[in-house]
Amino acid sequence: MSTIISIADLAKHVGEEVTLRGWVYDSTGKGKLQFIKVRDGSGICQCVAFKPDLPEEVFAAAQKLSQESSLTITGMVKEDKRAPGYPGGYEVAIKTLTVISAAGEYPISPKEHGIEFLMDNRHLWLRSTRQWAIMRIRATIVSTIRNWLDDHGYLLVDTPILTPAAGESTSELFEVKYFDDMAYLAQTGQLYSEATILAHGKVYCFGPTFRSEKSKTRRHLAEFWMVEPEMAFFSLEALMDMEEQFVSAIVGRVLEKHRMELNILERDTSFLEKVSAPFPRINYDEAVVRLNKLYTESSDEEVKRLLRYDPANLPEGKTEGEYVRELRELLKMDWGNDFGSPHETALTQQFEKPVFVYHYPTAVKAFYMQPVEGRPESCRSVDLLAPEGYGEITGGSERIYDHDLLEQRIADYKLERKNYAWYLDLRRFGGVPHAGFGLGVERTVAWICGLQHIREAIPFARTMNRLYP
RNA sequence: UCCGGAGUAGCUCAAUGGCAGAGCAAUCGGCUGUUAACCGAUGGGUUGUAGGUUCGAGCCCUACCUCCGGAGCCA
Repeated sequence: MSTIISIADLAKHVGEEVTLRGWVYDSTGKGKLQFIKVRDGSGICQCVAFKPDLPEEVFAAAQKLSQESSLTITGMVKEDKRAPGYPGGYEVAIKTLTVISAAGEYPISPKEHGIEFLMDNRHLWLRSTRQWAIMRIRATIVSTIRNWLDDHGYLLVDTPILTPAAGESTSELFEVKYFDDMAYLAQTGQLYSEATILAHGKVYCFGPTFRSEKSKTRRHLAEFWMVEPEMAFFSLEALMDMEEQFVSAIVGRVLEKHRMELNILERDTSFLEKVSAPFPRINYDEAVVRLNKLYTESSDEEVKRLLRYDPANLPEGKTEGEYVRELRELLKMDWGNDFGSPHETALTQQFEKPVFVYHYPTAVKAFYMQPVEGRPESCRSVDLLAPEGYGEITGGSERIYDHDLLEQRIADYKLERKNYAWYLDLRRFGGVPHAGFGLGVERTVAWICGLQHIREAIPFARTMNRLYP
């Protein structure tokens, strides 16, 4: 048998006889010619069988290959501009082939499919080129997150997934039986990381987190991956400095490594190219002013653009004018409320880069956030909103480090003090100003890949209506 | 939970209350350069479920189920 190679390495073997191992992605015949696209995980290569050059049984086998059959193919690597594939431009002239396992009728044809069907067949859908490209970019995003943090003095310290009580108390938690008790799946590792920074200075935790909110939107999953850096002696400003470096590094690495994949996804990279520090920073007050200005001054056409108006969503019996007026109402913003999704979408379209919004109202944020000095109604919090309408990808804050203030807040939020005794201890034994944030991996993947829906950003999405496969 | 939309062949979709249809996929045949090939032939249906109206229901009515899009919540 000749050398077994990866399709990604085809260019190094032009003129050689090689063996590919993989799966039939597509097959099309033209009489005495048969074109077989083979994938092997590293790429896709067109293999060509020409009847006069082959024993009858080899050509017959090449002709009747079913989609997704596994096989080995041996043949000569040739350069040919006509050859499709990834990397493309090379093809293999088949000499022999061996079917390892003939696939039955494959449900996912290279035609259009509905999303429900594709999600039901997610285990197979992952083989298609688009999903393959997304998973490769996701892997780079994850490895860049880890490498960047490791290289900048952050220590990975894992936090538990089974927890005794709510992290932030607001969101819905998944309950699980824990021996004779109940436990909850973690929705954040932050509180634990606040403990470990007092041992290690700068840390991060990185793992799955769980929220049983009944959310049905393109931005929500019940199980998603989050990286949460936490740093001792960090201010909100230092936090923003670090975040913009961090996010720029992630985007930069993907652009550097995945032109081919971004091309497969037909991603317009012009906005991604602009992602470099510094990012614009506006405070919440200014964001409210900007939104209300959009609310009062935008033309109907601008409202449609800002809120991504889709004629398909026009309710029956309503004119477009009436519907646009309703959309416009979504932009209205009173100081003290948190931003809804339409606000974020409209706001991010004012900027070409990701934008920081800081100093949110204390009332809409978690109990542990440090108040702004002399202005307790605002807190030292910051969200990073991705451009092109993708919205919040990180959320963070300075944390309260004064013991008595934190104790008061726990009481104000009607949390059970005994659940937070250990957390208060962190303020009794050498508490320091500190800050941290969480970055949602799938939202970042969706943004960088330009996905319409977050469910394609994770191999097996878990949502309100999906636990299979 | 609320608002809107949709369930018909393996898939994507048609079908004035009057014989259940097309394209793709599958199978068979033809073709030496295909890129979602093309041409010909063949097979393929409990119209989401349960009830109701009607001479007659995929279509109308009631209830339920499932999914999709959006809101809220958030990363």
